[in-house]
Amino acid sequence: MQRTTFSDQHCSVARTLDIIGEWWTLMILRDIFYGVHRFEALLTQLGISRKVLTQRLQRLTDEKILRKVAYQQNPPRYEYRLTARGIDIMPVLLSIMRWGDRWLSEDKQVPVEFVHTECGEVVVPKVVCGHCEGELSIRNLVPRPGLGSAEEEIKSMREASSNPELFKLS
Amino acid sequence: MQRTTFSDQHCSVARTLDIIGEWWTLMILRDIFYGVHRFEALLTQLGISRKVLTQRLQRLTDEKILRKVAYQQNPPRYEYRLTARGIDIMPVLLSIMRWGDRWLSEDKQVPVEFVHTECGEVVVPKVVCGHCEGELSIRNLVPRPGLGSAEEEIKSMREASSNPELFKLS
DNA sequence: AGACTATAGTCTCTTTAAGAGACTTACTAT
DNA sequence: ATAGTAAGTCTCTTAAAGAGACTATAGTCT
Repeated sequence: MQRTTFSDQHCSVARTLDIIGEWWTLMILRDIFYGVHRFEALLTQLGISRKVLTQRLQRLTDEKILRKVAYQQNPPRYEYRLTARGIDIMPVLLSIMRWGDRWLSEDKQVPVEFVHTECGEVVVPKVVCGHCEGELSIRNLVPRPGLGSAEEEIKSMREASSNPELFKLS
Repeated sequence: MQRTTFSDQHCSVARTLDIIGEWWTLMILRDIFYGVHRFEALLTQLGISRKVLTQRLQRLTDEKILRKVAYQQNPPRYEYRLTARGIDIMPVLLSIMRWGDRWLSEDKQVPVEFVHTECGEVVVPKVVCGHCEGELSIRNLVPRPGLGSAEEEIKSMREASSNPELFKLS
């Protein structure tokens, strides 16, 4: 694959995808959120190869998304747990799950649901504005160049936000 | 790479990642959200290879996330626009961006921000419960096997939800 | 007319990551 | 002594990504 990195683009999406956008990484995190914490268990649950699982767990540990916790000595055995950074990836997984539930469920055989203990309901995650709690959609969001923006980006954004035609549905 | 598919796992996360989890795919969608709609523009913005860009756009079009719209005849030229399915991927991108903003921004040089036109503020996306609007965190979410669940999943979930130790922070 | 430019690809060749699965290490249990 | 277990490591093969030359179709410039 000889894969390039996205990070030279100094954008939060690019830098985040550099870490969690690799093949298998979000699947591994999903299983850890579900309670699967050990190497062999992840291996059989996911059907991933040992080599790649080792690499991904190493990377996630390096990035402080997971940490290794010894659960026995003699011989030393570790399991992988989420750090605060790792726990904060849950909204990403929830929004991915939400999209799949909405657009890919021809059958209704959902293997896992999350129950929200505050209200007792099965969670249907929703992304809202942190300020006004209003719903976010492409119609009420305008991209705007920030401080670290390049000329080219500014130009295409100006085009986009002044041309509602671009966001017409099919 | 000889990549396996995740979809045999009939889970919304797996099936969604099969489509949008490929290398470059979310970066392409990000740029299209920003207003970059044409082949050559995406090519130069992203620094992707022509072959892979062609493949990804084809896949996204097949999956009805993008659609090709002719913007001129003679010679026929197309641009790529979001469908309803595609627009609904925005929450995924927003939550990815949010994670990066929170955990990876040593400098504050954000190249792009979204302004919420309802309240006029720069958006800080938040994922909440669709029922009670309450915030979702690992502490108030309990995974539960759904109808399409396998035995092994049920077991590890029961372990996880009965063991608060597993979610301790580092 | 001929040369040049623009857009959206296709094609070939090389490099590298993923997959499969055998092997390793260090202990425990029978 | 033999088998089992957990967490890897190693080797070999295969397929996907990268680089970049080439193609097709039309318009524009001189």
